[in-house]
Amino acid sequence: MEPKISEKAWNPELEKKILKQWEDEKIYDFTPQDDNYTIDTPPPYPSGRPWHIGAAAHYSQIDMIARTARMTGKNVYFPIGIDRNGLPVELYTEEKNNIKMRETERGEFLNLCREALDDLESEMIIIMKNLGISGDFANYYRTDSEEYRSLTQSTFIELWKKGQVYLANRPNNYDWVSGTTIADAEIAYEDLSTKLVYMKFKIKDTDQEIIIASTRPELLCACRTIIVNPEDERYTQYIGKKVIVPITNVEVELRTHHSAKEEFGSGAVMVCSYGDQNDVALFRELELDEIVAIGLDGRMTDVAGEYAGLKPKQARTKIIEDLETKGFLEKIEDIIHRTPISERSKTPIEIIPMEEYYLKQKESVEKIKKLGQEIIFHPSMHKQILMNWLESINIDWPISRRRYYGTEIPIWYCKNCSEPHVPEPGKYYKPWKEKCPISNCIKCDSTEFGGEERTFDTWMDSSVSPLFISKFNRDEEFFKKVYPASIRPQAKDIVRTWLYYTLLRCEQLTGKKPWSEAWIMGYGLDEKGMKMSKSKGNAIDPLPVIEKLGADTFRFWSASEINHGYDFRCNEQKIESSKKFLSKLWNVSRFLSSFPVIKSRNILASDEWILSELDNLVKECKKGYDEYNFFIPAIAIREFTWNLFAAHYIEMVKARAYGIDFTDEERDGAIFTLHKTLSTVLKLLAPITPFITEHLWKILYSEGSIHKEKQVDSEDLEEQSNITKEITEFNSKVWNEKKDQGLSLKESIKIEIPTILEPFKKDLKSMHNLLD
RNA sequence: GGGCUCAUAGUCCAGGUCGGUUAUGACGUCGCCCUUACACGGCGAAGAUCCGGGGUUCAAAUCCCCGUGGGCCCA
Repeated sequence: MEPKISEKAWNPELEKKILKQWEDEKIYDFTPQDDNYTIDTPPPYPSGRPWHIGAAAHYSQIDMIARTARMTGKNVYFPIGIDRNGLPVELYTEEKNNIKMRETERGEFLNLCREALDDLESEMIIIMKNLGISGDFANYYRTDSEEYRSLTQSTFIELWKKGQVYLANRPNNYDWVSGTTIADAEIAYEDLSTKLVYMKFKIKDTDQEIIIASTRPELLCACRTIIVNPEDERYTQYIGKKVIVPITNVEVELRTHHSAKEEFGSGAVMVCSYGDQNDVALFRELELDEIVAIGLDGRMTDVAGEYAGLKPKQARTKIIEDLETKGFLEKIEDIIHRTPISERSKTPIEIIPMEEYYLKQKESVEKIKKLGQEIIFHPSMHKQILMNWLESINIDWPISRRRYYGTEIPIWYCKNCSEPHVPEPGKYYKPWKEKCPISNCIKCDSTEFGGEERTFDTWMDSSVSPLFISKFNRDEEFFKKVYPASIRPQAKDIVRTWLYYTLLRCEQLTGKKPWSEAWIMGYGLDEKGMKMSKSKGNAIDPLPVIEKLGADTFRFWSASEINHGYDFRCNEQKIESSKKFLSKLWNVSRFLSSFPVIKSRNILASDEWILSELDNLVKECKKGYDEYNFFIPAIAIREFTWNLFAAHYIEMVKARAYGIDFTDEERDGAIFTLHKTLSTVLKLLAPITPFITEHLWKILYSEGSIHKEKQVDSEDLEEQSNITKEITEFNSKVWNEKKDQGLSLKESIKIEIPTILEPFKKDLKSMHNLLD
């Protein structure tokens, strides 16, 4: 019989055709039922080309979650969104158009950002579609849409009314490059080289002096006290004395505090507002009055005297010179200092007192811990990242940002008495350009209002994604059916931001956890295990790789190379070689396509053996799929298909399948088993490589899509794996023997078949052309 | 400084919960081979002090302790 498949290899070009069929037939459409499986898909951020290859792998795996769930009979809701708020696009736009945000008219700047996002987004959507992501692209959402932003605003208004939001003037992390406050969660630490300056401070009314080392001498003007460790005997005699700060000649007190480390510098520390977080804690604890030495423009303020107007770094250079000429300088050491930098702009942050809005979070920590305990984490070890973060929360969440491309904070202030007014929820408000919807001030009845100009931290938007996709406040019935969501898949590095903030806000707004499971993936590293970045030049662009090799090859690589939850290495050559397995699967199918699909039950020992091994495979795959760990099925399927099914079983029954020297009944047993095995393998593999399995399935087994099939269950067949080793070893022995004797594989040979393999005798004889 | 995690052939990875043959498989390398599915293939070979040290044990890649080194996170 002629094979139904004539091409010799899987052609990735076919994926385009299959994609179109899926789209035309709308096979992934979602209609809510009583029981739904909702995926809180991470909306990717289009921050510039190329898209991270690790992200492409990540989304491939999220799609495997959706397909796995569908095949277990769940009604899957798989929304797709694009995250478009925040700093990266602003920086991208500034660079692309060679402009500065603050020197550009706000409306015009927003338009330029939107254009940039549209470009980057369309490429991203193409990649996602081409990867075979089975999400709802027809209704994809944007976090900067009117609908989304109005949800962010109305959730804010709700919390405002509940008294969860307040305004406070506090030392804040300030990123002066992007001109905005940032949250603790957005700070990274980097080891930077800096100078440790040893300065001489005079003790008042004596000739004595003490040495104080600091990396921030430009903050001398903001120095309020000197601390030493209480155990440090070098300074016991000076405790309580006045010390004269060089340059400024201000007197400050020397006191003890346990946070001063004897071994750092000279052991004495100057406390300034604000050199670091420890200064902030000390000012609070010792109730010192702060001095604002650095302004919002990132330059020294008037209190710095002759250094006013300089950037801290310039002021530092100058003050070091002055210290030297005036005889206050003892010495300078070059040290490596762990410096807090802004995660987004990559520049050192300053701590500056500023008035910002805060969302209460400290009092929610215990509740969130409890919710966190109820959520199943895949893998379970990553729950610890959340718990550690919860332990370290000690201030409320600053949510206002001094940027443009974000959701506007919906507040107007009375021009007469400054009373803040929030509008009714449900609409999208732009206070920086719109008239206040409230006509009279509730306090003084004035009619003049000024709009708030600040925007929200983007996590204020992202953290309501489960509410947006479930149409919270928009469609009560829909919301009831799909909220809480079933699973939140996301990357490991944003547990303390996206995952945590979502828990916080959804708890505050609904009193419930947003999902029952969290699925956490590791980072994509380069082939040497280093973090990929555009600046290092080790980033791999996924688009050409996928175009050349096809999505299934990429997806199979992603499943077979990434052990769930652990970091993984990306290597183009490895991706390319995954194609070999698809090729194997293709050719096995091509061979089987010569035989009709039949429903015989009369099978021989070899058939029973491979079906028992197949049943083991089904069990193994179920184990992996149950925890959404695709590494397990990918490895097991490849192992079985290649090294047992193709290498041994097919060779053993080839002659029988052709009906040479066998009865029709015996032949049918082989053909039945071949098809049963392949159709099972195709189903098991369908969530991982949806294209090739669909194609082969339709040629061989059904008009309908494999993605509408239910996953196979184990039949609990009798365990026969003990015979597997005997079979494979016997086959190897014959192949080796023929090789040693210089015989071709089809030539006959006389080799004794072990007694244990007696039931397989007829198949083995025909396979190796064994003589009696 | 604290937490999480990892360390097995040139490369990647399995095994580790529950200690017990010759340590799994893939990629790569080399040799032979066109065999009515596949040369994008088949068969075979070489390649590992299982990071170091100590302990428990008849027996340790596996369990325990102490190090070292990498990655990430936090301070």
